[in-house]
Amino acid sequence: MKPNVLVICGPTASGKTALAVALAQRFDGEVVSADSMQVYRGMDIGTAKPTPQEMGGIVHHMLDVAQPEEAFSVARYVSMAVPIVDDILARGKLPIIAGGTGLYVDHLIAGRQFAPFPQHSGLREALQQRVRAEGLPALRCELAQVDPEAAQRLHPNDEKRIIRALEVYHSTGKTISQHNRESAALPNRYTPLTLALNYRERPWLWARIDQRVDEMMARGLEGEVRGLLDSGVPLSATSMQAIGYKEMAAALLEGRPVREGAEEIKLRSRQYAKRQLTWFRRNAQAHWLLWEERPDFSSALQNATNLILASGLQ
RNA sequence: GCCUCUGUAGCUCAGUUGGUAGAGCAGCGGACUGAAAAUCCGCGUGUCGCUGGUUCGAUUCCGGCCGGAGGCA
Repeated sequence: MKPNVLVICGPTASGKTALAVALAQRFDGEVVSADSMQVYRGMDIGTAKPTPQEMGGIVHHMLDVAQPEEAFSVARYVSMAVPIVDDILARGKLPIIAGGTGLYVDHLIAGRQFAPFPQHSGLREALQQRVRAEGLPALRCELAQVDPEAAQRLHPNDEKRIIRALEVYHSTGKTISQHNRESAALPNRYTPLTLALNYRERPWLWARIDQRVDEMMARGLEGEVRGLLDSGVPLSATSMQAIGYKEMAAALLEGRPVREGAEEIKLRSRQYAKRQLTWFRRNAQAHWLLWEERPDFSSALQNATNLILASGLQ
């Protein structure tokens, strides 16, 4: 089956933005970002959101679609991105889904449905309260009664997923296991050609990450974080869990040197990149483009172009 | 120059009354269905500074050497 969307994924600082733009220029495409933190307005430097120059005249979607104090989620991402991708296809252009949030990419491509989320019901808060009062094992025991499959699958310490599983059961009467099974059986929305970027040696990626964090500092990350804190964005907001923001906010609030914050950002970014690689590696269909220590952009662009032409995507 | 302390994993350190060693962090691997830049799980990766001696056996005890810290001169 011929692909109809291009996916460009890879760990942070692996060069997704530049490749996506170059390919969009060559193949008349539009970029649909798949990044859980670039969705927030006013978070530009620390999320490495593409600048107007970097966009090179290419239309970018799914950037700046939420306020930093808002809750965002995969489900919301998919509900917004699907109509955009469909519209790009309808106009005869190439959708280029580019980003490092593997969960977002996968759910945009797959046709899966999400179990309902009980808005403003206080259910999740109540479950969290019970974890504090009764302990997680008690809730896991309860889950084992109604959804033994999920209780078996989830690690006893996996609080978030145990809570989510109970939340789905209590609000819908259907287990999350059952829901996931039905959802996984749905056909994919799109057929992707997936390009995954990485450096051939891990230390080369680290060097690139370090360099980029230094650039963020030079461009005023401290001021950006200060601005968000001053405007009242709570530390508990999802946006403030972003790497670069939580470390810098902590350094500022604790009166520690920003230099220290920057070093923490580099460390946390390396660890994040590793988790991203774990996610992308399990995609057997991905075509990996590996940079040398000194990336040769034009040759990567040529390789990507050949893959696109060979796939029948264009 | 002398005296004392010190040298163990990438880092900070523990330990072995002599039987080739273990924590935290880092690192590596994995998971992931409405927080995902989140969250969770698994794995110790080592010429115990070097070199002689004692011993069945030395990272451990003794000597010498080398490196580091402090003190006295």
